[in-house]
Amino acid sequence: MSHTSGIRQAQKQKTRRALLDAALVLLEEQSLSSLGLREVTRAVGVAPTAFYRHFRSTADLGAALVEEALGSLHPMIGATVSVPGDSEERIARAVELISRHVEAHPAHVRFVARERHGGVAPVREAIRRELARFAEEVRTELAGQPESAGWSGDDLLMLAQLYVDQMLVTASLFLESREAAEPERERERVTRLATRQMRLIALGRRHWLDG
Amino acid sequence: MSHTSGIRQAQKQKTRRALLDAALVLLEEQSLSSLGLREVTRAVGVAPTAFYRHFRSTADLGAALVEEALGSLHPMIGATVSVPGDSEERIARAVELISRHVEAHPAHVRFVARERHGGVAPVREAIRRELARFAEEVRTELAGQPESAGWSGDDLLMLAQLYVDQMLVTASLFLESREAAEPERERERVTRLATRQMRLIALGRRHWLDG
DNA sequence: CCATGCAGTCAACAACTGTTCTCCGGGCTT
DNA sequence: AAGCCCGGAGAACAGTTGTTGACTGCATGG
Repeated sequence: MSHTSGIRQAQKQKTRRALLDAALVLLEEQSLSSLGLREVTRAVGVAPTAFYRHFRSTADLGAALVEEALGSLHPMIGATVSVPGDSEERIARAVELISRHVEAHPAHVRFVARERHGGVAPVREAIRRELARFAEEVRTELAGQPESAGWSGDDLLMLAQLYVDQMLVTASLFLESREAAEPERERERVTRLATRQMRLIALGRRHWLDG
Repeated sequence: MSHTSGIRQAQKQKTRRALLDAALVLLEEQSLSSLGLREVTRAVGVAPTAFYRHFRSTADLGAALVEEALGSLHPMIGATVSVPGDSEERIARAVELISRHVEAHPAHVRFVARERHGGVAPVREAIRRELARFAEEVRTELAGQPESAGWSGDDLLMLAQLYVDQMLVTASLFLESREAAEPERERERVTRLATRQMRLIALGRRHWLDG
């Protein structure tokens, strides 16, 4: 058996973290398919060969980043949908949560947005799988709400996917706002935009069973 | 003066096209930031140095691809919004148009989806600008419809952006469906999904001014 | 018809890449 | 206390990259 808390294991995890962090920094200005193994180890200050002690390849490192990035996204999405209050303040709180998440983990959000349609197939697939899980969770959350009375499971999943995609679009806009000429001003603009879009979707949801 | 139709210019344009086409093929399995100049020329069967006669760099080639890809997307978006008929058949026709466009120009759609959040800043910016133009056009198109009576210009733009994003999300899903185990079956699933999502948005639009 | 322009070639460059093999030192197990 | 385990270092490999300068052949415009 290998102890999870030895000086040995601790150092290994420390180097691993350093590699992941360095990769996230480098991925701010390029995409995973152009990320070099040597580039990452150089940024950490470690020999190129040390990379292999932690990852098989940069695509493998990418897979680890998917787990990490969507792991941090997970509670945010859950909180966004299950926030209490009436419809209007629920939307405001949801947009606020997204905004805060982007501020807290910009590199994670950028990674997911970039590699979701990126050039590395296994990473793309991993993101797709995780987002499908998210949509599934959002569906069951929505199913528990009184507004969903009479909805079919299929339609609930349809709505859940719309929500998840809209969250990612919004998160991506918040991310771009950080590099604008006047970040706070742009952030406010995105907040207003996203709020109204979610309001419109919520409106569509309310009248879905009308006809 | 330079004639636009000489044997000379024709050959140059032919090589340029070959470079762009080769790049689009290579970009099916990687992203622009990892696309090599030599890689492209090798695929065309031309000397690496010939590349410089047409583009300053691969990022410059990317900019040309943005123009081409969104140029082909442009009429599709216009047609999607301005299609006649009642709401329900308008939606069905719009989804059909998106589906056909993806079948006709899969590489273009893939390029836009991938590089919209990709690692090459100027290309990202170019796509952002063009999509903003699209949203602007959709806005004026929407403004001409009777359903938009009483809407503010701001709200119309909000709706237009929601439509544009939703079209891209849908196009991306159609693209993925082509690589599924049963493409026609998956295409049908995406069609049903996208149709209902657009229906829900249209519903929200109809009740926007209710409260 | 001749001289110019220009798309494309060729060779060479320093720099960089992923990967292998060998080695070291110190935490870990017994 | 002895020895294994293993994260990391170092050197070397063949192959690739972007960019350069000087070249060639041919369509072009005077």
